[in-house]
Amino acid sequence: MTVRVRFAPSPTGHLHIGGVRTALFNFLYARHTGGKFILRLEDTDADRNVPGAEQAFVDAFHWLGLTWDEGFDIGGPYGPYRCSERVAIYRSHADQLLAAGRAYACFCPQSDAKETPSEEEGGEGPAGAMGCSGGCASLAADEALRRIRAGEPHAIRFRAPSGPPIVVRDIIRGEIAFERDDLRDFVIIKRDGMPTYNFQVAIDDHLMAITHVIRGEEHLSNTPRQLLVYEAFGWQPPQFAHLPIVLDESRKKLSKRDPNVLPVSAYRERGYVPQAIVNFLALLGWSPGGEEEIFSLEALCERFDLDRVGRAGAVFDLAKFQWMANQYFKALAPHEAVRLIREQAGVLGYRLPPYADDSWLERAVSLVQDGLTCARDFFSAASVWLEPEVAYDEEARALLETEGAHRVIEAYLSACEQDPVWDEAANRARTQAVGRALGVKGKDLFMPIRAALTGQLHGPDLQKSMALLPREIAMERMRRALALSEARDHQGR
RNA sequence: GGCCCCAUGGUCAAGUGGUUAAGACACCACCCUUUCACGGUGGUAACGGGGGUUCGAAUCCCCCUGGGGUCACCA
Repeated sequence: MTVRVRFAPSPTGHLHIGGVRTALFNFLYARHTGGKFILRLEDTDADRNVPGAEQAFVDAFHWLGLTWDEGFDIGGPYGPYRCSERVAIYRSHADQLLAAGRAYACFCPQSDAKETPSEEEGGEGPAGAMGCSGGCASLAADEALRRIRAGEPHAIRFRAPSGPPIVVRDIIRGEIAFERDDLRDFVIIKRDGMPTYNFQVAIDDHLMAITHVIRGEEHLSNTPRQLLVYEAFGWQPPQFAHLPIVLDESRKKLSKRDPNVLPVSAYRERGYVPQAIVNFLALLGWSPGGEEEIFSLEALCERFDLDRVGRAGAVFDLAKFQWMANQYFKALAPHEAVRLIREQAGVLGYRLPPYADDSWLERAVSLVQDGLTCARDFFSAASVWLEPEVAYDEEARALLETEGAHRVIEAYLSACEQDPVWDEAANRARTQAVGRALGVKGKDLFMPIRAALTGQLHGPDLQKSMALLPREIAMERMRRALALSEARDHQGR
């Protein structure tokens, strides 16, 4: 039997990192086993559907390099793959259950008791929030039918039979037993005619011949209800694999609004390398066992298996993520990095200076690429070459105010004025000549120049850095640096 | 609160009865570098607690503690 797995998001917002992780594990498992990966859209809550969300999923997965074999966008033999287009299917299944007496119409007013048992009252236990408290379960069939015909609003509840515990067989966690008494009668069709998740998911997974349900651990406690649905129809349930939850720094389930963890689209917008996200997420809850950590998508497909997925929740560690992002960004070929940077300039609406042609950009990136995590980082890392104005930081200012620095810059500037050649080699030679003439070397020679030109005491290789700056701008900065120290001199007297 | 899951350094994690308890991120130190970053070397740091089982427990069992998830006519 070939493996069939699915990722079934609801289009209620952007795709977040936890969802990507779940999708990725499904994808990897399908590819590893030679099975099918299916994308289904669980859009049965019309009120919460966000327009554009489904396209955003598709775009995000394409960007990440995930591919699927059947889905709401491409169709397939088990369609439709949009739950809102399958309501007739859920209805007819509910009718079967109704006819068999395994479900009943519930006319109770919609329970507003969705709140958890009030903590203040010492907790009376879960109030009547679950199950039907109005006696609908024991209504005579013809009476129920009459009220339905009369147009009375109603939901359909599953009649949870008593019996032995329900056992979830989970590939990752083993067997987990749930008492049926804890389940009660749950709604399968809402009064608006839409199915609830626990009903819909079981029917779709069965009808779509899903063999393995791989999803987040938060779904574990719902699984027995779904198993009840399988049981009622006499279906063979799929295998389950509940993934450890992705946690934030305070060990809570990752929220969609976590300030540190961006929606996937945001990573794309900032010019991250998608493979970095895939690689990082693959290692969250799964371990390849060896000591390597950098894996291509292909390598992940080959190695991934459910038997090495962990059970404990995994914290999304931002620092490690950035490290991973950097691993990929600095491995980019120069022209690739430049492409991302140009794209990023577009996103930011940033106007690159006229001298920033491709070859200039390649030289510029190569000087800072080792430290970048995404294309957006380039604009701060390279600001000294990009921005017309220098901002002298405190250290630089202090240095420039010394007499030694003043002399070096003065000499360097006049050497520039006499020689129009401006490239790395010429600058290097000029620096050395100035050093000889002044009897200055080492830090005392290089630092003033660096400070004058970049406003900082640290940065990439000075000569390369300098060569990136047009001669006129460089000379202007030296003049400004001299003015800085002169101004101080006057003040001082 | 009920039910359920989980528990190795700050974080990700290897480990499946006998190990000096890997590795990575982060952190610290040193080296490289005229600076910074990268890189290299080294270091600090863990089996939550208590009972068992066993010749021997991070590994198996029980209890406790702690953390998390879930309790909707959301998915």
